[in-house]
Formats: sequence, structure tokens, C-alpha cells
Amino acid sequence: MARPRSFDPDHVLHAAERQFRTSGYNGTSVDDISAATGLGRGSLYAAFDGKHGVLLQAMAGYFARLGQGPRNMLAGPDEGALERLHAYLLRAVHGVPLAADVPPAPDRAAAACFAAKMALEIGASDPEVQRLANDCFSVVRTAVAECVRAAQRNGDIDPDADPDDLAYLLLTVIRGCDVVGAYGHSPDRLTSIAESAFALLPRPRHH
Amino acid sequence: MARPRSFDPDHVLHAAERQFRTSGYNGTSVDDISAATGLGRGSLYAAFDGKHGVLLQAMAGYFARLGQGPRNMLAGPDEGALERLHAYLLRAVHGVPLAADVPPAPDRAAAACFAAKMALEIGASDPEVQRLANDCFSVVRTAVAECVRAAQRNGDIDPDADPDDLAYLLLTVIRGCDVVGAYGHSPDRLTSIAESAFALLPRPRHH
DNA sequence: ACCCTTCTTGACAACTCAGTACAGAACCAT
DNA sequence: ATGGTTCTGTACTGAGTTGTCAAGAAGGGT
Repeated sequence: MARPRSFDPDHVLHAAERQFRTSGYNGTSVDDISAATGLGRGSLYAAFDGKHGVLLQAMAGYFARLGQGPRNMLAGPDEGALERLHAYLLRAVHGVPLAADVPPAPDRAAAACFAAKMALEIGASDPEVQRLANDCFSVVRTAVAECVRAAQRNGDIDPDADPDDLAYLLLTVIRGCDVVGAYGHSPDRLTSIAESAFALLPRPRHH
Repeated sequence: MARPRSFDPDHVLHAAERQFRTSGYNGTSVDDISAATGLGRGSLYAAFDGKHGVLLQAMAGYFARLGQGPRNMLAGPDEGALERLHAYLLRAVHGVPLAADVPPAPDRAAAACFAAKMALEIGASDPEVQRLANDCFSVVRTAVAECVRAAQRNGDIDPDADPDDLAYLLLTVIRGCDVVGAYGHSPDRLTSIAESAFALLPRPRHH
């Protein structure tokens, strides 16, 4: 028996995420968020507890989205696991889109993983942001490791290789592409890096 | 026939770099730079043209330092090139120190490549910073590619591999470690990533 | 010893920012 | 319809920001 909120929190957090990804945390003012979301300052503070609260909730939403995008792309039967890994790599080096089935972003720097950008910018002085960012990393890394195990079971990757180590390495390459992309390199270059990484995956010995 | 400046510009830019690496560009105020360097605002504006000028000149100094650190570590005769590459990888994943022969930094996030941090934070809206950052990347990448060629000449790396592609990939891993380090992972984990990447380098076929 | 040039310092004005408070609007239940 | 509760928008405050300016200090050449 009260007035319902007239906005969709997910939509607001989405717009805020876009703003943070474009301008960084310290480069975004509350007025910027207000303009990007259409909400007034009062509503922002009441619903999300200000700028920092918006960031935390936007990152939580980002984390949740990772379970639907990358994880679903990697999960599946053992046969085809290597191909799924390949397809994922080729897509991931071009950035993390704001929504599924949307081209990542106009410029590559804004397409960089939201969690990675925030961790690098303010993670050192904001443990909560650092932890949230690492959660985002872990959930994808775990999915990659599981996909590697599936490929191993299918005989496509050397069974002696440590799947967790490989997953760390592949994810490090993907995050590194966020940086290389921020340098202004072309998408083709990032594709080439992804292909190089994939080509070096340890194949089982022929006998 | 005039008063000489009482500070060492290199020392000032060094202190400013430390501040930028710790707090980011937008997270650093002119007062912060003033406190970190000991210079008053007036001197900062007269000598470096304000905050943005300090950044550009600090990045130029950083670029110059890359020619003395990583490049010298990688250059040398063909025999031992692979070992140099190995040693460089193991060191590079732990960050770029402020000065040669100094432990990279107390916390890993502040040890991340200065150019990479700035490119990710403001490179998209600041072409000059993006270009400078990419120059830093290119000089190291070129040195790595040359070292790969030396290792190929020495028969330690598959001669069919494209040394430039390998250099891109290795540098991407190193930059990716800046991100993984910002997530809070231990130095041991970064070492492990470096070793995994090194182990996957294509060796020449035994015959 | 003097003077001129440059550096240095601190203060200043204009502006932006984060966060708060208050008044008005909207909605649901009765 | 009406009332009570919550949401919405805006104005406000105090702190922090940038860039500039002028007055004083310091050194080198004559």
C-alpha cells in the first residue's frame, strides 16, 4: 500500500555498468550515473546507497550474468569440448558484452571485463571490489577448467596437463587481451592471439 | 643567470608515477602529486603543465626505462636466449618495478604495468595516453620477439612458429598477470602461470 | 655588492563533487 | 474518494578539485 518504484533495478544497474566501464569508477560522477540511468540522486541513494553501492550491485549483477554467458557456452558433453573451448576463446578475447548476443562494445577499452577494470582501478584500496572481481574470475576459470577436463576425457588434450593450470593460463590470456585491446590493437590481432594460445594447448601424444 | 630549479625532474616524475600507479589517474589529485613530490602547485604547473602533463612526462620516462630493464634482460647471444626468456617471464609476471633491481611493489595492483593501468583507465578517451602506452607495449614485445628468434636460431624453439605471434601471446600473458594479480592472487600463482606459458612454447621436433 | 631572471610558495576564485534534506507526486488499500 | 506510505526530483551544504596569480626567495653574471 505504497507507491511502487517506477524503474527496473536491473536496467538501472545495467546503465550504470556501461557508464563505469566507459569512464572508470573515479571518472564517473553521481550526476553521470543519474544522467545515464534517468534516476534522480534521491532515488539512487535510496535504492542503491550512492555511487559505491551502485558499483557493488552492478558488479553483483555482472557476476550473475557470467553464469549465463561463458559458463553455458563451455558446459556440455565431452565430445565437442575442445571446439567449445575454441569458440569461447575466440569470442572472449573480444571483450565481455553488456548483454548476451550483443556485440561487445563500440571501442575495445569499454568492452574489457567490468570486474577486471574495477579491480585494476580501485581493487587495491577496496577489498570488497577486489573480492567481487575475483569471484567473477573464478566462476569463469572454473568453467574453463571443467571444459578442459571434458576435452581431456575425450582425448583432445594431453591427460597429463593440469586442467586448473591450463584454465588459469587461458583466462590470463583473455584478461591480457583486455589490456592489449586498450592499447588500440585491432580485433584481428586479438583473434590471432586467441588462435596462438589455442594452438599451443598440449595435445595427447600420438601412438 | 637565473635561479636554477631546486628539484630533479626525474625524481619528481618518479614520485608522481608511484602515486598514479597506486591511486590511478582520476583517483590522484594535484594535491596528492604535490605531497608525493614535495613540489608546490605553481612549480608543478610551470614545469609539467599540470596533472595531465605530469602523466604524459611520467609515461615518457617509464617508456625510456623499459629500454634499460626488459630489453637488456632479453638481448644477448643466441645460446641462452631461451633461458633469458624464461627468466624474464618469471620476473615480468610479478610486475614492473619503479626502478631496476627493486622489488616490484608492496601490493601487486600497484606493481602492474604503469602504461597498462593508464591505458585501461583513460586510454579510450585520451588518444595520447593510449599511444604512449602502446609504445611501451611495442618496445617490450619487439624485444621478446627478437629473443624468440634468437632461441629459434639456437634450436630451442620450433622454427616454424611465428616469433611475432609468440611475442604477442607472451606479452598478453604478462599483462594478464597484472589483472590476475589485481584480483589478489598470490605471487606463487603468477609464477605458476608463467611456468605454464613457458612450458607450452613450441619446441622443435626431435628427429 | 648589485640587479635581473627565474623559481618557489601560498593563497585565491571558480567549479565540481558526494551526500543529505525536504517538498511534492504517485500509488495502493480501504 | 481518501489517507498513508513510499518513491521522485530538486535544492542545498560542505568538502574537494583545478588552474591561476602575485609576492617573495634564490641564485648567477657583471
